[in-house]
Amino acid sequence: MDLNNVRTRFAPSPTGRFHFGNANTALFNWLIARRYGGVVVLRMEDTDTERSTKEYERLIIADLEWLGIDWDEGPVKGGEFGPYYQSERGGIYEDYTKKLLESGAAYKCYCTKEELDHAREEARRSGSPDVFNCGCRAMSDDQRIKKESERDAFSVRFMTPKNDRIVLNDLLRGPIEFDTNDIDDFIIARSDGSPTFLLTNAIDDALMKITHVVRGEDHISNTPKQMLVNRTLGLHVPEYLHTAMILGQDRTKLSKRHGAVSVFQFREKGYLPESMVNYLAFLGWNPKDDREFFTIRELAEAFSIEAMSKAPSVFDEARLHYLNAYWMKTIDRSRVVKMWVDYLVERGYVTADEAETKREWIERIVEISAERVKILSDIDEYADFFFKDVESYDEKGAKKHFSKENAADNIALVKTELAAVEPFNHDGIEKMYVRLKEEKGLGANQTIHPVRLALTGKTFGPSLFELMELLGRDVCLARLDRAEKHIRETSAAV
RNA sequence: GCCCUCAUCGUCUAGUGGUUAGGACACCGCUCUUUCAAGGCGGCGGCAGGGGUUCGAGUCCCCUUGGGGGCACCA
Repeated sequence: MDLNNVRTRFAPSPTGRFHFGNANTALFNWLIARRYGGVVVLRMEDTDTERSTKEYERLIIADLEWLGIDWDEGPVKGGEFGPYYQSERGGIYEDYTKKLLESGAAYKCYCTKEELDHAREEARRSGSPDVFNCGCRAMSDDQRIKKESERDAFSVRFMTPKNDRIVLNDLLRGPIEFDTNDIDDFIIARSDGSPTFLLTNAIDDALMKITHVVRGEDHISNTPKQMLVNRTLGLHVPEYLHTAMILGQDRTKLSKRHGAVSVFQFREKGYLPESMVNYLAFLGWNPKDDREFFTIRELAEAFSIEAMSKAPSVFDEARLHYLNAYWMKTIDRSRVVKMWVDYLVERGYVTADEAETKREWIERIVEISAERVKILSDIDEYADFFFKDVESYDEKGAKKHFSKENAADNIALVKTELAAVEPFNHDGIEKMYVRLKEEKGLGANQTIHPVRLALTGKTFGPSLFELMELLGRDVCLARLDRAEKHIRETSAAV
C-alpha cells in the first residue's frame, strides 16, 4: 500500500454527542495520518437537516479538541478542498446526480415511502430471496412520462449493474468480494432533492482527495455501493480500512442504552483525555509488547496498521479507570489541581472566591489525596470531609471504634492533647502521638482509628497527621467534640 | 431470511508450525502500613467444536457452532 502523501478524513454527522465509536475512528484516522506524515481532513456530514444542529457541531469540535485530535483541513481551519460542510456543497451533489441520471446510471423512482415499505414487507413475507427493487428501474419511456404527469415527487436511485463482482481490498481485512446482485438500487437523492450519504460521502472523499477512508466495520456493506458510484462517475476510489467495532457489555453495538457512551459523559465523570485516548487506541490496536501507557504523541510514533486487530472489542470501564489512575499521577500536578478546583466549585464544595484564596491549601489536599483519587468524582468519596462537615459516621467503623469502653475518653484525651500541640502540623502531631503511645500505651486502635472516624466519618483516607494539619486545629477540636458527645449519647441510650 | 465479517483467560490482547500458551485489567490471597489507596509477591482463569494438511498445529485448509455488522427517502 502506498502510504506517501496520506490524506485521511473524519466525517461525523452533527446529530448527537460525540461517542466512543466516533472517537475511536477519529483517533485511527488521526493516527494513520500522523504516523505516515499525512493530512487529516474534518468534514461535517450535515445533510440530514432534520437531525443536524449547529450546537452538536460545536460540541463535536470541542470534544475533538479536548481529546487532542486535531485536523489540518476542515471547519475552523479551512483548506483548498472546501467547503467542509456538506450542507454547503449542494450544487456539487446536484451536478453529479444529474450526470448519473443523464448517463442512465441512475433513474427516477416514483414510489412513496409507504408503497416501498409495503412492497418490501410483502417481498419478505413471500420469502423472495432476491434483493428488493421497485418497478421503476425497468420502466419504459412511455410509462415514465405517464408517471411523471401523475406524481411530482421522485427520488433518484443508482442503477446497480447486474451480474458483476466488486472487490473491496480492505487494508486490514484483505479482499472482500461482493456480488452486485446482492446490492439493491440504493437512493442517492431523496424526493425533496437532497442527496444521501451514499452519494455525498463517496464523492466528497474523491473530491477532497482522500487516500484512505478509515471507518467502522458497520460501513463495510456501504463500501461496494460507494465504489460503484465513484467508478461510474469516473472519480477516484480511495483505499478503505474498516476498523473493529466497540461493543457494550452485552456484546452489541455501543449505544445510548449502554449508559455513558459519549466522550463528554466521561469527561464529566472526571476522566482525563490522556486516558481516553490511551484506552481508545488499545481498542483495535496494540504495540505488540508490554507497554501499556501511551500519550497521543507516543501513539503517533508507535502506531502501525499491521498491528490493528480485526475482532470487535467489548468496552470495559474498569480498564479505562485503571489508565486514568495512572495518568492522574503522571500528568502535571498543576493540571490536576486545576481540575480539582473546577470540580469543587462546580459541586459547591467551595465558592470560586474561596478556591482562589485557599488555592495553596487545596493544592496540599490534592497532594495527599492524589494516590486515592483515580477519577475526579472520587473526591466525593475521599476528600469531601475537607470541605464540609462530617454528617454521619461509617456504620461498620462506628461499631468497631466508637463502641469500645474507653472510646469517648480516648477521643477526649486526643482532643485535650491536640488543643495544646505546638506546632500544629504533621510533625508536631506525630510527636504527640508517639508520646501518647510511650506514656500511656495507647496505640492505633485507641487513638488513631476512632479519631480518623471522628474527623472524616470514614475508616480510610490519607495520613491522619497530615489530614489534621490541613483541617486545622479548630475544625479538629470541634469534630472530636461532636464525636465524643455522639459516643456518650449513644452509649447512654443503650 | 439474505449479504458481509470476526473467533486465545470474564475483558483488552501477545503469539505468524515445535511455547510449561506470555502480559495487562478485573477478581482472590499474602506483604508493606496509623486506615485506605498505591507498591511488591503469589493465585484463579483461555486456544469454541469437528475434520483434514504435517514428523509436529493456537498458528495453514474445510465444515459446524457462536458473536458482531448491514439489508432506510439515517449516516
